[in-house]
Amino acid sequence: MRLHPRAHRGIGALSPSADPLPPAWIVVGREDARIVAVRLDAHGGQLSRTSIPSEELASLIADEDAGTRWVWHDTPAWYPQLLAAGVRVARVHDLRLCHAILRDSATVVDDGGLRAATEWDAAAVVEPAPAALFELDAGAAGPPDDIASALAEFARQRAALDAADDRGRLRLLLAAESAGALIAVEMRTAGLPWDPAEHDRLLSEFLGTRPAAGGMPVRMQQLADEVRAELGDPAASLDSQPKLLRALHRVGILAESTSRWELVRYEHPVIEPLIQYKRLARLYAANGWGWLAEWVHGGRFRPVYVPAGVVTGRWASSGGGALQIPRQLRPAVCADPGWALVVADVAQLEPRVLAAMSGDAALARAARGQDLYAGIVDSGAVPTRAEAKVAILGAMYGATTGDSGRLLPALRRTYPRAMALVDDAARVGEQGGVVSTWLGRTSPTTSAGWRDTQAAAAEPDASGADEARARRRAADRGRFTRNFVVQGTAAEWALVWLADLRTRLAAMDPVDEDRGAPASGPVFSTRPHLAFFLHDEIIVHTPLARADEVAEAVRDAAASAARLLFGRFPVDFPLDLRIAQTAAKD
DNA sequence: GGCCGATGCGCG
DNA sequence: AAAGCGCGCATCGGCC
Repeated sequence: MRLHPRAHRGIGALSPSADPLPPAWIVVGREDARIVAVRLDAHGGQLSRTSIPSEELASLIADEDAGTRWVWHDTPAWYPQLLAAGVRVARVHDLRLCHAILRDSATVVDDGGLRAATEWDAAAVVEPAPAALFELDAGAAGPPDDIASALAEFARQRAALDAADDRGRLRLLLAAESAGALIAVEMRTAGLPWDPAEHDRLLSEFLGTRPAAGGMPVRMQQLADEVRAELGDPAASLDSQPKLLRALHRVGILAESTSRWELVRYEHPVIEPLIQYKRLARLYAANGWGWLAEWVHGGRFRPVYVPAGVVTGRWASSGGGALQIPRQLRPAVCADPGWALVVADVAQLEPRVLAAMSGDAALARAARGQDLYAGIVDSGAVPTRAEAKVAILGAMYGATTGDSGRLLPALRRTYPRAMALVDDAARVGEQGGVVSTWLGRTSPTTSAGWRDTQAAAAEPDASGADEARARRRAADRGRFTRNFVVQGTAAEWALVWLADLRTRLAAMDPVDEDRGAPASGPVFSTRPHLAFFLHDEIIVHTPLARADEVAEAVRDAAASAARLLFGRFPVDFPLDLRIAQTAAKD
């Protein structure tokens, strides 16, 4: 694949201060059995129109300037085939994802008909699972893929953007969101390098030897026997919550649920082995040998990432529990021979984002350096690091009681601007309003049920129960909007970090074929590539020879993200970064 | 035999 | 009702 020298400009080209429009847009869509590509000028005027057979799209894109932004209806519907053909796409505008942002954004004052174009509210196209290939409804439909619909929707989106209060921020968000759509497909294609032998070894270590035929692993079986002995019931069911609860009651443990946090409060010899058993049973069921056989093939774990799958803009995943891999299994994430992993996460991303977006200089000062919580202790707001942590989490989540609630007044005195930002967001939510992130992603409006509840409580004949219920639901919504602005802005920071890094990685020199990692596919087998992303953490799989350069790029990208979002506001986003063979924390 | 809500727990 | 946000998945048990 050839890389254009201008590729390194990446999303920086869409930063508010840089040139406002990319050099060219090409909208692609289907027409009959062919693909039509329409080249637009900076004002949306049509410069040319090309009709090609489907199989020629890859070469059309490969031959085009890397600065071109491709506009298409839905990235998962187009991109996997291109990557399989060896073609990387530098920049896109994903109409489906951008539609959702613009549709909901409170900063868009005149939507130009965009909100009425409901066919664009569809879920993403998903490839059918192998087992479902022969079913009639295989795969979700997705938004319209014809060229006329794409052109019309793109025109609406440009008009909506032009009428937005803060075009620079929204434009950055749309660019980053679209880059995320590419990255999600790229990470699935390249896969997360996963060593099945190490996974098997870890399972045997934790669970005990795997029995030949069915049956429970040895260590699990021993714990189960121990628990049943303590319960005095050799046939006790440990996996059915109601049955287990009754068995516990019979030996005098009058817990109301079987969850760990409640069990630990009881003194009884059954508690320890039971909790241990539950831990192992969880690992066995969620990420045991069955998971390994189903999800790891050819040394790669390939989950489906769902960009913006969470209302706040965070990513979700579908299949394989990609975002819930237990830390215990991290050592199984293992670079190919001759390759390394660059593993990086941002320490305390959300409070740092809160400091920046609220312009709270005192909190930003506490955030200088590696440990924000230590900085808070140094400021004298609270005595210990543990208290700083629960206080900050409580502020962002809306705690009202307990240790966390008790510490909030001190936090309000020391960080009034940061606290005012989250308190305001909560108040708006309680009153039924919407809130927006730093770049303009806006929270959902109230549901009909929520409004009915509030209306019922306002009636003259409302009961005390009606009022209590309305207050509770208002408070619930307040905690949601309080957290939305912080979680959502943190997701934007991470997305910009990721997008910027992607561009830097693509600009690096590839290594020779014989040092490649073929399982990563034609585009990524000879160059560093993103392999994993989890809210505030990334893993890059890289040829050993590029590892230091990648680490540098990861840091530079974080600095870029901070600058693109918050300009010169002095807040640190320190990375915990390591170059290693495995993703295990040392 | 499939659907669905509740429960519990993994991740940030 | 884990005080305090956002998810996905496995399992169970009630239901049609």
